[in-house]
Amino acid sequence: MDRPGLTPERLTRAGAELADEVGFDQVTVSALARRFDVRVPSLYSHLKNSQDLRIRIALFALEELADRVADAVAGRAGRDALAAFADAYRDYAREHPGRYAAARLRLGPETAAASAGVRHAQMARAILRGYGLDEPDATHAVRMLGSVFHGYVSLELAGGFEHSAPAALESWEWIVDSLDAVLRNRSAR
Amino acid sequence: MDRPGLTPERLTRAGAELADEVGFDQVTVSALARRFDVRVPSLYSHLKNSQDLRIRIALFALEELADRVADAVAGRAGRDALAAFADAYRDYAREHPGRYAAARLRLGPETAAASAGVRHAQMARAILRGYGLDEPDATHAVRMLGSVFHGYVSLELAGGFEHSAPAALESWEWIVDSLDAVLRNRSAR
DNA sequence: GGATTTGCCTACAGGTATTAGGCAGGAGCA
DNA sequence: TGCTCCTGCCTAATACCTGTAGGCAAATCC
Repeated sequence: MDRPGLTPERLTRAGAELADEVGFDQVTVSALARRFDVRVPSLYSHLKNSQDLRIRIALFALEELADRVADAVAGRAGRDALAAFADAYRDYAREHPGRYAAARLRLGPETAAASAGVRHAQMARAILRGYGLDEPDATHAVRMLGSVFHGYVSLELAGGFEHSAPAALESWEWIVDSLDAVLRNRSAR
Repeated sequence: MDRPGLTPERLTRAGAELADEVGFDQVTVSALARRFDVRVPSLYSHLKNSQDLRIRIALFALEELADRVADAVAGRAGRDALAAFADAYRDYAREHPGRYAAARLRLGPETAAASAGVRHAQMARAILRGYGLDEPDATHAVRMLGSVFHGYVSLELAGGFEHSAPAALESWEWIVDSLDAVLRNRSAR
């Protein structure tokens, strides 16, 4: 009777993998128990409930994505940094669709404030420093970048660009170019 | 023993209302049965299953939103039409968050092709005609508009802009301005 | 080596999805 | 008016997911 050695961390990580395989909304305590070959109630010693599991996966994904973005933009500035930021975002979503969906989970205010979500916002602001925007333009720009990246990635993951030319990648680059142009233009005022 | 007179249409409409009240993912066959004060299995004469219900609500929302957008952009062109399009989109999502979420449901290729989704794409292209973009720029631009609008609305509904200045509306206008500027710039080439 | 704690288990209660089959009341016809 | 059929909602039953309560055995502590 070997104990599988369940911990919240292992469950979270396995939940993230499960999310990528079957979709974040299919991540269930039952499925996770099956994956560890234990009975369902055993997980409730390590997880408060199923929402707790989802939140843990979300926080994990936010951290992981923030790390990737930080890595990608390190040492870059201006258009270069913008493109790196954008690509890190899109690549993560394509590689880990379930975790990406998890990262979009609506968190409570206190949870969100303690999450890696704040790093995301900081990095977006850091990139915008290269464009020399003053407030409130900088905030507007952060929101615009968040909207475009999230919106594009959502639509692409949902298959919105699948059956039409040109390829999704070309539009992505066109859009990043456009954003760069807008930001340079805004800063020139 | 009055019969409530269930029909797919009435169920769909009630489902849409339910979605706005409790969220699209909380729309359940059981909740709908409670709303009509009938037993759950009674609905299965009118609905194939719970996914069928969701799809019907999605198609309904797509139609309704397309009607609104068409109304909003009628007789407008250029920046004016762009802003009307954008506002129609955002207003609908704020007014009917559940239906908006429903409209984002991933549909199968044949269902999508028969849905009002195609009208949405046509209207976006119509607006872009005012900017005189050639292919493939027009397609890139359609995708960009879709990304920004959907992304912004998602973030706003998720409460992303709630606890920070400036107000969401100001960013929205700033972003629409920016899009207009990009499109004018692209067409000038 | 005995007591305690830890970690997974069984048992159970409640909710949702879905299928099969029953029954009653309204519609059509004589 | 009375008979039949059909429509529309019902009960019954299965399966799966969430969550709680309490048990038991292995690991740990003294």
